[in-house]
Amino acid sequence: MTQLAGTKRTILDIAENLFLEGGYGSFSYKHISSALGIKNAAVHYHYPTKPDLGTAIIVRARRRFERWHEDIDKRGLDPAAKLNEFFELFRYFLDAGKICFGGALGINFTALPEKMQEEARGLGSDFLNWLENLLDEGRSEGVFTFPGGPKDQAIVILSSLQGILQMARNYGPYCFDIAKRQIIRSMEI
Amino acid sequence: MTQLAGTKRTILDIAENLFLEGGYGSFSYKHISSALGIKNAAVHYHYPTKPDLGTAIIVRARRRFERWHEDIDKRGLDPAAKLNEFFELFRYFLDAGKICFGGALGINFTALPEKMQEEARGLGSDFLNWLENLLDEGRSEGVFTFPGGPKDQAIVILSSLQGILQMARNYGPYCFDIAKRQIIRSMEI
DNA sequence: GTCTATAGCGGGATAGAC
DNA sequence: GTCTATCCCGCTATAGAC
Repeated sequence: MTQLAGTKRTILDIAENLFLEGGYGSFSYKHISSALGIKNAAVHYHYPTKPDLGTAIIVRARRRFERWHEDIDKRGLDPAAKLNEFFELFRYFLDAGKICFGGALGINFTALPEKMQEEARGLGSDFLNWLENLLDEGRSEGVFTFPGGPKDQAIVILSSLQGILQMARNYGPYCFDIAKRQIIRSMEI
Repeated sequence: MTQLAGTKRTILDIAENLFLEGGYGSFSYKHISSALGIKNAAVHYHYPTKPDLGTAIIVRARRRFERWHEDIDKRGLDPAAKLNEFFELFRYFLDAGKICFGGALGINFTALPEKMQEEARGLGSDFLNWLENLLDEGRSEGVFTFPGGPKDQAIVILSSLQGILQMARNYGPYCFDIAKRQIIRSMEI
């Protein structure tokens, strides 16, 4: 368990926040260092290059999701409750006026450092696979109904969540609850 | 009818292309001028500031969508065929490896010049309203079924399209057809 | 309408003192 | 681990010649 401490941890927190507001291009070493009250050279000490920092953001997000779903899976919730928790996971971004990792990565994906692209694909797969399993399980138990395969449905739900967080910026947070309710109702038996 | 011609038109074309690849922050006067074989000062002659250029991109996109739906509405298609045309409208972005206007605008919406934010909201409403009317019409005719109001369903579809174009960059274009089919089947009677 | 030239800024990154 | 100082780059934008 690599637990970050002190300055290095704070740098990652600040960078992640800025990243989720405007993507990889929207934050600079200067932003981070002044928010921290230090100089940019000190930030370079902890994360030598920007790709290092960007990759660390995604790697941590993957670990965080892993802990999250381990915890959820442990609690023995039924599929509908699990799905609700999944939606609520995205409410964090909504409340903070942020977009999700997928969105922040997707916008200029082709311009990202290669390692970030790798981790971005990994993070996306983490989410997709977990959701796919949940949907499969829920349909087997007769709780959900949807056309096509569980992976297909997972793709639709995830894409909608990703898009809705961006739309919420122009149209207000109410979009999120509308989409959530609409998707859930569309899968009711 | 303000029809752009020559260099000014070409500038807008190039800028739009770059914009749809990485958003407002991803293109520069240098990119545009060298693609055109001129100097950046010449670009400033046509579009004095970057907000001017950015706004022009969105304004033109709105006019283009207006022409598109006027044409579609004129052809007397049934709702299912119209919806198909709407999906296919987004395939242009997919084939070109681009994201849609909503995505390119949503990523750093809060950092955009105010006029761009206005036009962005307008563009989003144009799409939403047209889609809402189509869904309403289709349901009245007994062609579509979905929970909630037509506006709610329009929000889900649009957010999914916006998200899927971004996801397609990591996972490949097949995501698009999966989402399209999944959404259409979910609304079948 | 396009050019040269330049101003002024902020970006990522490094060297070397402390 | 943080500092000062600096380099080199690309960006938006402007002035003035042609």
